[in-house]
Amino acid sequence: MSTRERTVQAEAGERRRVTSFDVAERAGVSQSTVSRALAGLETITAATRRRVEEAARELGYFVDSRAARLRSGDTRTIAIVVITREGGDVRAINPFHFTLLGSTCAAAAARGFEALVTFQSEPEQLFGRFVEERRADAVIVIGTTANLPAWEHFRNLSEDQPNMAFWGVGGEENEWVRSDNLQGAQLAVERLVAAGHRRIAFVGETGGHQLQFGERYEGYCRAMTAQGLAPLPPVTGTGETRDGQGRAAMEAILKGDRPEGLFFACDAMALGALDHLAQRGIDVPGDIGVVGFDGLGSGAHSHPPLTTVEPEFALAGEMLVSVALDAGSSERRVPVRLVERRSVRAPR
Amino acid sequence: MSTRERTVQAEAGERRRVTSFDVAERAGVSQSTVSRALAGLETITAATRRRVEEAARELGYFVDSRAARLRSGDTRTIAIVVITREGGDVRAINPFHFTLLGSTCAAAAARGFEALVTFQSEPEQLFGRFVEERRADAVIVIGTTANLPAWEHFRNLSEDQPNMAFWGVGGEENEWVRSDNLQGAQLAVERLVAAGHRRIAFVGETGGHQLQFGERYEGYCRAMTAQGLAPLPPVTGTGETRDGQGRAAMEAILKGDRPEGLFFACDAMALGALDHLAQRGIDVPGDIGVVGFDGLGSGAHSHPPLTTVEPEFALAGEMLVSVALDAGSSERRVPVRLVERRSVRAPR
DNA sequence: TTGAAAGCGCTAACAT
DNA sequence: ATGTTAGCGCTTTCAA
Repeated sequence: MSTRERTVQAEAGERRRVTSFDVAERAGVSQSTVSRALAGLETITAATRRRVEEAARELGYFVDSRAARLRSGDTRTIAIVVITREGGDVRAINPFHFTLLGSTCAAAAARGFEALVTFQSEPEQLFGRFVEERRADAVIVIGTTANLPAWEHFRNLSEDQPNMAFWGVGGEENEWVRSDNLQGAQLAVERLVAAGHRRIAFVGETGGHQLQFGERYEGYCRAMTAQGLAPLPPVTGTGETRDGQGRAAMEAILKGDRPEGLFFACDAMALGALDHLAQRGIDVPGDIGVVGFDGLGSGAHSHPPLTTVEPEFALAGEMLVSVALDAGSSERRVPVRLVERRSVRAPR
Repeated sequence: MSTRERTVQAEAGERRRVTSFDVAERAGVSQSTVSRALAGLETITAATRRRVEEAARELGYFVDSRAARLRSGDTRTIAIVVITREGGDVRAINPFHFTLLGSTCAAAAARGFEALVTFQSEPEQLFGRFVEERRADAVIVIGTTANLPAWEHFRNLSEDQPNMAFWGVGGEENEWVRSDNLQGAQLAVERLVAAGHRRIAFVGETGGHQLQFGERYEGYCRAMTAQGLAPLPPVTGTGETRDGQGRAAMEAILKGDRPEGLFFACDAMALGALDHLAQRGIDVPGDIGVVGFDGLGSGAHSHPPLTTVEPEFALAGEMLVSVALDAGSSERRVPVRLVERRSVRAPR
């Protein structure tokens, strides 16, 4: 359809969306010049660009992203899937995943990508074909390891779908990003040792699907050995939530030979344990030292505030995005740091 | 281009995306039948549909959402903008907004919409023309009231952009959704009174941009009066964060005539205040009763765990989505409930 | 119930 | 530096 025909149609009174043809007519240039000017191509002279921009503003014109992306072939969008517990509501989501989601959105934006976010939990409704549907250029998967069918689903997807990245574990060999768990565990153990503790226990399941816990235990063992101390077998507690698991583990620990220091595989468990300790009247850090992992904000207000190992969230988001987009990206270990609060007594 | 031509091109060895034409050929039907079958239109016979679906599966075909939406005119997407502090990182975001974000995404999904999420903070980079760009059918704005330029930006947008919804306040008359603050305040005051407290103070700024705090104070005043008690002027504390403001307010309160009960306009402030109280050796709920507002998860692990007024998050998300989409939707007050924890002593 | 044809609004290849 | 033209892949008339 020519510009002339469109004009006639418009003048006939039909309500239409303003298109680049309308802008072209108003600016006295061709439609493709409008496209180039608004896309910021260098071949357009400053004067032409100004005229086009003004005409666009006057008409309230915005580029239709669907048409632009259909034609250009890309989407400039990254899909972020947050896996949650089956049947669970948003209140039950570990705040760690929210923080990670936030930094991933920010990292995507920094690279000029938009973020399409879905929370997925029910096995029969899992969906990850965002790239095939041209809804996104890549897919990032984060969330709870407790929902096995969901991880399985996305792991399978990644077999014939290169542009994916997983937090923790999943997908093909080179598609995961996770914390520097060995380093984190070392930081935790060294801090407890500095406080004078020698009998230090690790809390968290090590053989399960939360592969990062296994790494944290491995790091704990290495660090203990390096300090000339004997690593203890990992302690676990059963419960629906991490919180409950932490309480249960704490209860079990207090029944036996009491350790001087405790390294929890995640803050959520440590927080539950702290509650149990307080109820039992056991003083932290006086009677026992506690270190967590994840850098949860809640730890800042717990009793006492929780010393923890925190991944650099900003980097975590950036790495997820670049692994998802580039596939060739190599850095996949997120640096960690010790956040000193008050659940371990001062170094001697 | 005819089906025949496409076939020739494909056989010439050119790598192309699988299209509905390919599926049509394989299924032995026309391209439009493929479209109809996959869209689930009722006019297609079961046998035809099965053949099409099988061909699609065999070829790994998925509908290109850009093309489908360009043609059909919709986007089936809702943009969610989370306003954050200028220069702030994800760690500083109030977890309340994350929970609200989660429930809004869930509500959008329940209505068949996808969620395009952006975190926005810097004044020069604010963007909300998602509808004009045909990136979304509606825009929902949530986040911190502390970023004035951002709220101003989106409020302006809503003047000529009907499909918007704001959490708290903003936009045109009928575009906001917020907690039932009057009811929430009443719940809080009644609980403190039940514990035997009579001198009850309210903490939070009432004349500011956080309009909900004003409503909570109003509700506090009404509830106090209804109980035959004298409302006190609102107490505020200065600080960068809500946490700091809570501490400062607490410090100020302790300098004067000590109240028996405290109602905080938000949990984040209450949590800061609780820390200060603990440091000063003042027992909660023994020496003073505390109630917050927001239902923050952190409150479950504070010292003591924080009794709070919680909005029904699932409903909050649903209301935001339906206000954004329908414009005519009427229900905009989110019901609240009292979450009993341990910062107020048992009713007498 | 299905097929043929039009065209959504844009970008990019090819002209000039 | 700009105009002309083709066509991205689909949904939706219109016809049969």
